[in-house]
Amino acid sequence: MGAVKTKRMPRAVREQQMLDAAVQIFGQRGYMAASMDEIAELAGVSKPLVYLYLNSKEDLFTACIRREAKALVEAVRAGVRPDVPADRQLWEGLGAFFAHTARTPDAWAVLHLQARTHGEPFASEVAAMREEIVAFVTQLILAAAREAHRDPDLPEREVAGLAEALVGAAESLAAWANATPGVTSRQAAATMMNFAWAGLGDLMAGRPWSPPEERAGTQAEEQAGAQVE
Amino acid sequence: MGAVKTKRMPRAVREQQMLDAAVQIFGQRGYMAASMDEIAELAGVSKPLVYLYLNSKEDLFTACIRREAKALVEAVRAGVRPDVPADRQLWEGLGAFFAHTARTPDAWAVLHLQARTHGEPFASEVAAMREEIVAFVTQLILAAAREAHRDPDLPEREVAGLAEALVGAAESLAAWANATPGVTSRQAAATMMNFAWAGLGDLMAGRPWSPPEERAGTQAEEQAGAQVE
Amino acid sequence: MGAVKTKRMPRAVREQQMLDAAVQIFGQRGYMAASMDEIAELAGVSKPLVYLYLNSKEDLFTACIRREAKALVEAVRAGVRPDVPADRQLWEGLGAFFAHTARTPDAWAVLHLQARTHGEPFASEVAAMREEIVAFVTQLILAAAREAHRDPDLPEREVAGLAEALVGAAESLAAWANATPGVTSRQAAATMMNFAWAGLGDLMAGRPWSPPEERAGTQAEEQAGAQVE
Amino acid sequence: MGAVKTKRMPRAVREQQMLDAAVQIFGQRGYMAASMDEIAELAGVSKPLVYLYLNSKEDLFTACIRREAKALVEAVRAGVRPDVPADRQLWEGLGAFFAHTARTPDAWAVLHLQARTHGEPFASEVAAMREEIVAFVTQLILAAAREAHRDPDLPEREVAGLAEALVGAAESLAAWANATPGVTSRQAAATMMNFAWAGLGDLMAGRPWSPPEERAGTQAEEQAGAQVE
DNA sequence: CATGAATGAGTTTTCATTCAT
DNA sequence: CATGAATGAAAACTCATTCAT
Repeated sequence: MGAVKTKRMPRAVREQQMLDAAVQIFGQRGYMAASMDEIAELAGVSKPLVYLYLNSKEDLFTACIRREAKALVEAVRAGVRPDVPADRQLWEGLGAFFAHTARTPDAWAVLHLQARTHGEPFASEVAAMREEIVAFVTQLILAAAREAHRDPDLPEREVAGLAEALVGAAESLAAWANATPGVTSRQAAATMMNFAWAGLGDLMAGRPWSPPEERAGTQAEEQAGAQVE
Repeated sequence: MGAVKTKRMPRAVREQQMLDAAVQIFGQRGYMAASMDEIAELAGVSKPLVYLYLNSKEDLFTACIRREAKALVEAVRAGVRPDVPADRQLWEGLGAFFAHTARTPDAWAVLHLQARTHGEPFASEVAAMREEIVAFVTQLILAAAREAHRDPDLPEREVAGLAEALVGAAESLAAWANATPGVTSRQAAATMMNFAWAGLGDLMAGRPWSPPEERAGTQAEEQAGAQVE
Repeated sequence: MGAVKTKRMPRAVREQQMLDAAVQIFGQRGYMAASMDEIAELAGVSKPLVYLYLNSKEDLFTACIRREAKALVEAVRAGVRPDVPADRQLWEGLGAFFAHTARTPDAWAVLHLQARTHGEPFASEVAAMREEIVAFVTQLILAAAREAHRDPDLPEREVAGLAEALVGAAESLAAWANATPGVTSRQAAATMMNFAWAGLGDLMAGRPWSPPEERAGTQAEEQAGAQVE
Repeated sequence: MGAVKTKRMPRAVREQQMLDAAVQIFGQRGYMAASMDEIAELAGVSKPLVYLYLNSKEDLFTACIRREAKALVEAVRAGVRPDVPADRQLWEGLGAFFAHTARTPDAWAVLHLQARTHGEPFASEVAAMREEIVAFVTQLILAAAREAHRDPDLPEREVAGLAEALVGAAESLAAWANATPGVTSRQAAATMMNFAWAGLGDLMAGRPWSPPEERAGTQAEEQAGAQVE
């Protein structure tokens, strides 16, 4: 693939091409195994230009992480309507999350695998994004408690742990869904809701979580959440 | 740090020292960033001896993965009594899992981060162990359904997804518990049970999962599971 | 010593410098004992540049063999006029051969000693050149038989053996001539002609082979062939 | 192969086993590629014992060269009756030479290829043997001249060159004969005599050298020398 | 801007060689 | 004598990074 070798493009565009290439290479080869040569070639530019714009391999990797972290957070944000009930927000957010990671697997590999595997400048970069998402989920849980007219007597740390677990489960399912052919992002989201919202106990008792009704046109997948009943 | 430089030890002992050092370095630096020099130095031996016993960096890494995977599975197995109800088995298994990963964080980093990030000889090595655990959890879910007198009309893939999510959540929580000072492995296990067994919905409705009573002598941590109420 | 450290030269020039250095080191130290470090230093460049241009030690050695084999064959070809009698062609070819090997002793060591001693990629490389020369000599022998109005009732294998012996003798004499001070390539060629053409028997009977008369100006060496009478 | 691991043998015997193994490995792998480990294993002894008896790789290689050089010279000597005419002595010597090199190809590889390819301690070791043989041939040539009632007005250097060429041709033919299936050592010797004694000129004129009559029992190969007629 | 030329520093790996038992 | 344990030194090869044009 690689961008067509066009001359004289504005810096911003060139930078995006480089980041595209870098994300692809980093995601597939891993940070250390990726070579600047390969990235420059895939981006269709000379190596010194990569250094001129992005300074170093570390900086380039960091730039990849930042761009993709931002894109992921925005994708999730854009998928959630803030004025619906908490469980519905969670459902929507999970759907957006699984859809985005399925759409950009290299970027997801960079964020989920590479960034966390290569120590400090990078780990905290992605940790920041993760905390943002965990905070969002934490708010959802507290909102849900409020909606249930329950005093949030859940200790803060407990809620943090729950959010952490939920996010971790989602991350894990994303990898599983990408690797298992035939699993759609909606199905993955439904599994997550059953698991996280209803809980195994309710599931055993025949009380799965049901997805809200959707507008026509998506019936095909509508079964996903109902599968369990 | 590192083993005291004692001369002339039997091969089996030296090999364990080398694996100890390798797990530590691999866990902290990552597979590619780890240098054989550093590992040898930490093990208190010369590099040629490492190669004489472990053959190559790949083989050394594989040996680390195998040893630690075996240790982890055995730790979980040893913590679970097979004749108790399913939820209790899960509770015990999670406790053993969190305790083991907290005790050997470098080994956990090797298994959870490094081995999965560096391609094929290694990924499948750890995938085998993970599948073993996922299968164990899958059995627990089916056993729980049976205990609840429910026909396991859960589709197979759905159960697999649930088990995958549960394991993923636990993995994620292990990292969080290790990174958050003051969180014990019992607390982490309790959070997991609330999350996975009761579900957020029940939790909101004031129906958390309660840990079984324990014999005296462990009261100190007894609060962990009760915290939520 | 080595090339003066001039910066920024075109690739083709640098490659020749590297091959020059490599031939010298390979010829003197041998393939295995030669180190890429030493070759790079003698060539006046850094090791990575050698790898960038020549890929590997094997490829570098092969490139040396090819270049020098081609040069040797061309030198012999250029020295032989195809329209003169067979013995004269042989005489001219031997002269050119000894002159070339005397002029480039390291290259000759590479071809004659190193390439044949280090197994397969290399041995067949130089064997190809040698077969070319053996075939040339074989044609000369058959031409000589024709000129002598003799049916070439020599069995093919016998002729092959004779050509092989002749080439072997010449190769051996090249080393001897290089090592014995004061032996010119003309003298070596004359010895070869006496030995191979006349044969020891004729020599004993006072019938040496006589070199053809040459134009004035080379009388100094004219004695070479006459020496025997 | 490798000697059976028997305990407590006299030093002289053990040394021969080591030399046997070393000749085989050096001959097949080459000096540098041969590892002391492999040699020790093939000899059926521990590595330190090799060092105790033979001191170093260099010394071991030198010992191999000396032993095999001596064996070759003795084989040739033993094959030659000193009271027969010069050409017959040459014929017998060549036969013994080709027979010995065919019988011990690894030893011949050590002497002809390896020893000459690896620089100074070794090259001169084998050069000494070679000079002995060249001197022997030189004497034969002078004797032949005497027998032909010719004053040996051959200049000394010329005779040396002839002997050198003859030995070189024989060495070359030895490799060729070993590599060409179906060529016996007698045939190789006959080719050498035609080439060296009669000369290509006589050969062309239909005057090959004829081997002396042999006693019954070897007629099978008798044709070798006659082939040319 | 763009690029071909060039390298310092480091990697894995191997091997001849030696003790301590 | 015999051997398992151990290593110093060096080799091939790679890569992020920088000038000069």
